[in-house]
Amino acid sequence: MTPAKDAPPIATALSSEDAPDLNIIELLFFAYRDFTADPDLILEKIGFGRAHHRVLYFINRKPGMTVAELLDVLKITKQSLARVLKQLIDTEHVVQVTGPRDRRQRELYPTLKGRELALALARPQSRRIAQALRESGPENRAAIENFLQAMVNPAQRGQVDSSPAAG
Amino acid sequence: MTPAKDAPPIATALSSEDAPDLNIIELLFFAYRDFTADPDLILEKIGFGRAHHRVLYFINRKPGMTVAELLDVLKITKQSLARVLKQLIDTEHVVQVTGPRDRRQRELYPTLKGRELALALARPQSRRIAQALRESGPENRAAIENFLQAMVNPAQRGQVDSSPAAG
DNA sequence: AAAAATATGTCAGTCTTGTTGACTTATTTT
DNA sequence: AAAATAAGTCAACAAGACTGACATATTTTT
Repeated sequence: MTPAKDAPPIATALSSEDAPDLNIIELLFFAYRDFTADPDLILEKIGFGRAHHRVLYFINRKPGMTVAELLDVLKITKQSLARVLKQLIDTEHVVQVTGPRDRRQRELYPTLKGRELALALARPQSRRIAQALRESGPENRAAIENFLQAMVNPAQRGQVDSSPAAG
Repeated sequence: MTPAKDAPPIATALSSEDAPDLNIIELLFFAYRDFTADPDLILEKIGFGRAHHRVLYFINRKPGMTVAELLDVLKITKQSLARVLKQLIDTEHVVQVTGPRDRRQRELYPTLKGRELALALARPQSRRIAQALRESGPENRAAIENFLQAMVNPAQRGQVDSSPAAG
């Protein structure tokens, strides 16, 4: 019996002719990687991770969110959220307030400390975006926003705040 | 001694007035989440994760890459790569070829199976991008590519294939 | 009033994907 | 012959996701 041959290697590069918009696929990967690397540096120093960032971000964006609303936006499980939320509460970045109408609910609010951290994390991202808009032509802002908006699943577009800057 | 008061909650929402381009920060988060969710569904069925996707993608994009080059692009450690690469080789999605000039090197190539998986993973992403371009105006393609390119750290821009589609 | 549903919290265990440090082997360069 | 390089491997660890099960307080339904 002859030994099975290995499958032969393919030497031709995958290109946009094989899959349309391959360059945009690739750009999204690199752009997002570098975009998240900035706040990661700050988070690392205080023992937090990207998960803390996301939770803190949305609590700042919509103060008074309940736990259930937050789970829906983040699309993670209660147990995954619990750990990071507990840490954010223990470190006094976030406080819980019993729901005024429904006392089962816990409304989540940032403290001043939590607000300041959220701003510090947003700063390098804002800078990167502003710089990229300058380089690529500020007149394209609306086009870029529309494109990104259209990349989001229609069902979730309502969750995104798409008001124009300083509206 | 009076008990320490909890830090008071902040009820005002963080907005683009506090940090410029907050809506773009948010759009990037949602857009990238949904963009990666499509291939994740396919990967899950065959027991692979996002890490396999990235490795397979770059090996298809630049067949003949060495392990060192791949590590440089992905910015992960050799040990992190080893596990997923081994699985891709064991499942015959990728083959290694001893470097022709330097026999210490291992050139990485996709097999037909690996090429087909890479294409299957790219397909829903291509579809989403094409749809988003249609919705937001195909004339803005160049502007969007330029913006994403400008979001990448200058040092890494050379790694990105930015040739226009089907160039 | 009792039962069911809901919102949240928690315990215990698992998986993927990343990490570090140390070491081996083969090969090339000095 | 010695040093440097490319790759592979072992062991241990951590973050951040997961599942399933269950507890508690509260509200809604019957």
